[in-house]
Amino acid sequence: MKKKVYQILEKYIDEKIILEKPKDAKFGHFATPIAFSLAKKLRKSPMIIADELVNKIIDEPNFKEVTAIKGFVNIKLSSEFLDEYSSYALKNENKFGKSDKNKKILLEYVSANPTGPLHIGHARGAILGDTLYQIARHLGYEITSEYYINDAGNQIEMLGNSVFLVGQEEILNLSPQFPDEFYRGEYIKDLASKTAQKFGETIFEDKKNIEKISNFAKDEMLELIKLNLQSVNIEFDGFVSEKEMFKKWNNSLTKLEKNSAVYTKDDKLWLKSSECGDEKDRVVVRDNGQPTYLAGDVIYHDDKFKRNYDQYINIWGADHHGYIARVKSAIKFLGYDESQLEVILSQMVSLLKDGEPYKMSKRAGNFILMSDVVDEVGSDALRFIFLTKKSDTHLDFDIEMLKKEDSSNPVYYINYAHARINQVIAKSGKNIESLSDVKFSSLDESAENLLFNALLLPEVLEDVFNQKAPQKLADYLKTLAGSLHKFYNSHKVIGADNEDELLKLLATVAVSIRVGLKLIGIQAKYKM
RNA sequence: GCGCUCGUGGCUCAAUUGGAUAGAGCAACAGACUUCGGAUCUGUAGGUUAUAGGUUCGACUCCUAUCGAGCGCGCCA
Repeated sequence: MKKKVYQILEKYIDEKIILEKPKDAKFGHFATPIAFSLAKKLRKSPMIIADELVNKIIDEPNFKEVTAIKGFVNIKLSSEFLDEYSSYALKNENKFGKSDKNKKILLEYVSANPTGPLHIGHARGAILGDTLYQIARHLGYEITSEYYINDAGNQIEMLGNSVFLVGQEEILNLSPQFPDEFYRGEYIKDLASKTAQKFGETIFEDKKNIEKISNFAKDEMLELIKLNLQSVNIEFDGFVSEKEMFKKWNNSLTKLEKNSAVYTKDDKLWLKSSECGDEKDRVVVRDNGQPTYLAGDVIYHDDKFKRNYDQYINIWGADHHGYIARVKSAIKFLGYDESQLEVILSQMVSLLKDGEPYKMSKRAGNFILMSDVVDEVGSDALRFIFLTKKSDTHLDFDIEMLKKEDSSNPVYYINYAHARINQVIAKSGKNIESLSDVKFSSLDESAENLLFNALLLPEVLEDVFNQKAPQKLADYLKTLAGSLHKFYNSHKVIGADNEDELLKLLATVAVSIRVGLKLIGIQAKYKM
């Protein structure tokens, strides 16, 4: 819709135009502050320039009204314009907002270590990632999601050790010494008993078995993580193993050497990351010959870029922010364009329950399990609440709020709007196909505003994806639902003179709500 | 100490990325049901945008300093 307005305006104004949503709906549908930026150049007052522009555009048939107010040029679209668009939305729900993008994107997210179940912080990144994924798909991008499994390194060994010791304690009734940094929590006990089931209790008698236990425990944890993700409707296109990656280490290393990106000092291999904006150089191979965690990411990103996408997006926990410079410098040293990688940080989450800090479950060890929260409030509410906030700010929320069934719970509020519409349409006995051919001719101002807001969905989605700001979609849906409720209270639809028109309007609103919710990962309700 | 992120009504968050009178929800108070589902709606109240300067037609947004919060500053992952 915006695109079309741009095209029209290009005919009249030979300048770069910025279209905005007016502060107040009564000004019009679109506005541009173009007169302000021209003011300096033309050495005239913005008000006069705006007036002149208005005179130039005023006869455009697609615009019902063009006005200049305090230097802003405001545009109101014609009903024919809105009508055509609304019919399109009704007939092409799944393509509403889709356009040819011709862009391949690789999205990496979650990538939590397979050493335990997902906690609430992981959930935020996961939901953010999946929502961006769904939106990108809907908009027409070719996007692939990937989970990087950290299955190398000593945290896996630590997992195996933890299971081994707990097995000794719980199953063999020994009293082993637990070092401080071992994994705790109920899930380790579960793992121990599963291990005993699979390999027999004697496996805990010999330390030599730890490697076997590690591997088994890691696979089990990965399955558990997948289940956690499924509980909020997330599936990945692919999984990549760090261990597998290391087989390609020599390739990446050769590349780094060729680009003189590494040097040896104190028997260790260093990456010259400080040359690319990092605070200092980083070790990639230890003096014992073991590659570091960074090496894994060097190979992984080499591998990613070899696969030749147009854009790479990583979603990391906020505690990784110091890591960005390192990885970007590695990408540059490997000979790629590091600006193709965008890293989004997802901030910490603190949960409240009745105003008090949420009690961490014993099962979890020392963090809040994602599955506990999903069990308590459900996937829909959790997904929605995580998306109502910018990902880079801390988030506090009270779990009790999500259980309420009134306007304080946005999911109910939005679903109720959708259900209301469908009840009205059902009651009218009309079907959507016949409604989509109705022409708008007698909508009043509030009806037209509602229609316009509903048709704004594609713009919102583009915005959300470009800025990686899903809170705008959540906000949009709340506002749209609010406008609908308001409209509903002031207009009787069934039996009105323009009943069919109003039904078409409502059906259009329902499309936007339904599509918006679907992209957030929520199935809209037809009845409540 | 250094770096990154952030600071907006009592609470949780917005603000079209430098634009029009800083907006929503919750909580509070006052109203609307012989209804196309009141799981809703209408209204009132609440702000020196942490503080102090600066940049310009114009600042919550950009710059500088100060205060405060979180995170990072491993050859852990």
